[in-house]
Amino acid sequence: MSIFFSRQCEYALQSIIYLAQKKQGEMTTIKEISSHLNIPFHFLGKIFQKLSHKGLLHSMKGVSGGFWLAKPAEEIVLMDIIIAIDGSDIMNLCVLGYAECNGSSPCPMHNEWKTTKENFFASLSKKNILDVAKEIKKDGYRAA
Amino acid sequence: MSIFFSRQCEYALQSIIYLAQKKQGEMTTIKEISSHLNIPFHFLGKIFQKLSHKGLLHSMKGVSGGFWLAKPAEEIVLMDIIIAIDGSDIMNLCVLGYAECNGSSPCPMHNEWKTTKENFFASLSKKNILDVAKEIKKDGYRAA
DNA sequence: CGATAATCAGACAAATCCGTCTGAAATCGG
DNA sequence: CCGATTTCAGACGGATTTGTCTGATTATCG
Repeated sequence: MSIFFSRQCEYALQSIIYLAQKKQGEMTTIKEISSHLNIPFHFLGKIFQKLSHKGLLHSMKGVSGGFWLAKPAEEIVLMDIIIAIDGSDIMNLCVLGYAECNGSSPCPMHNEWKTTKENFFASLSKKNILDVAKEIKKDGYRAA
Repeated sequence: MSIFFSRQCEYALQSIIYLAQKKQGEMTTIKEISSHLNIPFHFLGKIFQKLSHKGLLHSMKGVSGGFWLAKPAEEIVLMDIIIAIDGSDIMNLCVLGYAECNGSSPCPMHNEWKTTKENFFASLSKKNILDVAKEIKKDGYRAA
């Protein structure tokens, strides 16, 4: 597991990156994704429900149903997925766990952590999943 | 809760920083720390046991017993505490959760994440708790 | 020695997160 | 229409982490 994100969030990221490797609008089933990425079937179902409710995915029931990206892949950035699943609180938590830590009353690690995390979140907000999918395909990295 | 560290680890960090504000070798009870920092009494007991076993704290039983730092505060860095409680695995986990991500087979966020975490862990390894304690005292930040 | 107050340690309870199971609803092909 | 396959949704089980309780052990002080 990552340090940073919940397991749900990791699964969501990997799955949406998987979808981004498909042709735009192509439908894919949970079954295919869960078996390719080794994600528990029903757990992924719940995650995709949440992503649908948040407007990142569309779905269709039935024998030839499945999920597809609600927007062109180049318009979805990694940060969108993270916020949809884990929420945006993760950007404002004190790294030492002090409840009263904030900009006006910073803990001793506040400023180091602030620049560190802002840089990282910025890069997550710049990375769209089309580019990510291309990198993965190019490197043969866990390719579909 | 922090993104990064377990609750145990946060409590350990806060408590040891608290101890570092005392005179060197001064003994302090769990009771005092747990009430000042709002940490569950017995939970802190277990955390301090672990820190004792790892050699960061010394302890004495009995009516005037308590805990004190095993080394001068300037020789203990935040990273020591983190590794004692959460272990050193946290430095090598893929941020997107890919099992096969590593230096020779990097995921699309691998390099960004690498610099992010290395910078941050480096600053945690530089910060000794005497300096941290001084900053806290100076700013009146959750002072004892 | 006896009362008190502290750590030590193991069992246990609660909460959270992860994962499973079951059935309903919808869609398609025959 | 019927059967197959898929999403949808809620209940449930399990694992891990967090937190509680109880009693044993040890040291101090009168």
